[in-house]
Amino acid sequence: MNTGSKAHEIMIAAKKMIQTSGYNGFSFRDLSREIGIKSASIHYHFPTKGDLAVAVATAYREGFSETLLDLENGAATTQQALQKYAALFQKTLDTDQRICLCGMLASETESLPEKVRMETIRFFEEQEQWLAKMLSKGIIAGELPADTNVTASAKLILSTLEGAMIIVRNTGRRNDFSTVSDQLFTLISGPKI
Amino acid sequence: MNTGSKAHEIMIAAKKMIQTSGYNGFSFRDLSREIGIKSASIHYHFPTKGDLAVAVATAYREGFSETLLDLENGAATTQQALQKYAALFQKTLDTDQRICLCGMLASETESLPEKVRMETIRFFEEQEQWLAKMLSKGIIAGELPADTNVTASAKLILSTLEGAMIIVRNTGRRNDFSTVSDQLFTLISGPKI
DNA sequence: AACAAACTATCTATCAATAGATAGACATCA
DNA sequence: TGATGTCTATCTATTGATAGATAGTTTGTT
Repeated sequence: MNTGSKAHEIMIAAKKMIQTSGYNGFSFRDLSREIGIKSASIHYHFPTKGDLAVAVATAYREGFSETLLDLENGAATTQQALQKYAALFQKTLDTDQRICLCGMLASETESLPEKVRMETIRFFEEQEQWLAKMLSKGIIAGELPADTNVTASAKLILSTLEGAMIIVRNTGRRNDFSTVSDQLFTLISGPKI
Repeated sequence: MNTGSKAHEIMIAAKKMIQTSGYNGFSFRDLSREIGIKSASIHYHFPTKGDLAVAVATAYREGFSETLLDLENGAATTQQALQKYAALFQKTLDTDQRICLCGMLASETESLPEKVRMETIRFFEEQEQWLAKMLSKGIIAGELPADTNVTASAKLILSTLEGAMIIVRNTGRRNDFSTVSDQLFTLISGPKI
């Protein structure tokens, strides 16, 4: 898909709206006003709201995976990788008070078309897998305790970051995101020798 | 307020709907069908949707505080208290696939009337305070490391549990909630001596 | 005790606004 | 010409909310 195309422009705007107001909180008419075309034209590119959400969630998930590859390549240690990972979410928060797209959609899971939910599930799985990989590397490198429960810790990190975004956005306490993530990574890295 | 009253009945039904579908995901007409009165009658008791949400969130927050008092009195150790605390959220998940009311509302913070948001903020503050109190007790009792950052850990616990609920509900992986909370409490309690 | 007034709680009917979605017309471009 | 992408017009359905009618209950007065 050509990133200069109108469909792409629609998806960018939709991503922002979903991250800000959620699936039930945005409409095609909101989008049409933002972009400057009529809502019927949005239907041309994305026949239903669910189609749009699937496309946005898929693009988000795939884009995130690519970002994680880059991140992984640029991090010398697991701690660095985790810090950079958390920084992705922090950056989202600092951008128009957004939260993770899939976290936002997940909170509305009862309202989601099944295909959208499939995408969010997949997103979470991919995050956990990546985090587990980073943690395993950290164990092998001696950065983390040898008895670290990698699977549980990966799930813990993801839950924490998603939850922290929601709370921080609600309360406006901007420092709390890093307070929480730093504390978590300190605990995970184990006792200082 | 008489718990047998219609207003109370409305609030019980509204609580469930918000916990399941969120603020934007339920309507007065959904409620009216559930309860068996017309939506105009709900307006009689709660003039606006925001009024209803404020009342539900306030009742939830106050009820939660009372529950925490009982919980605290029945726990011999901080670990027990934390486990019981997590069990509250687990129980919510196990009930109609609900999540924490204030967590759900918080995810829709952009759509909330300000008074509702004030309630969720207050809820989170109260949770953090209670958790910090438990953690402090645990340090004094020698259950937790003396250098535990109480404030950060309290925020961490809350973020984790809220995030885990959202992810678990989305993915349907029922065991993950306790996987995450157990791992967190293990980390917080520090190294086995 | 009887009655009227006030209160409570429900209803019908309705409104304005919005939302997802559709069909066909139209203009541009390859 | 056919494909693409936008538009107008419209539809059904829903939503939060309002005004006034109605019925039952409670309170106050005689």
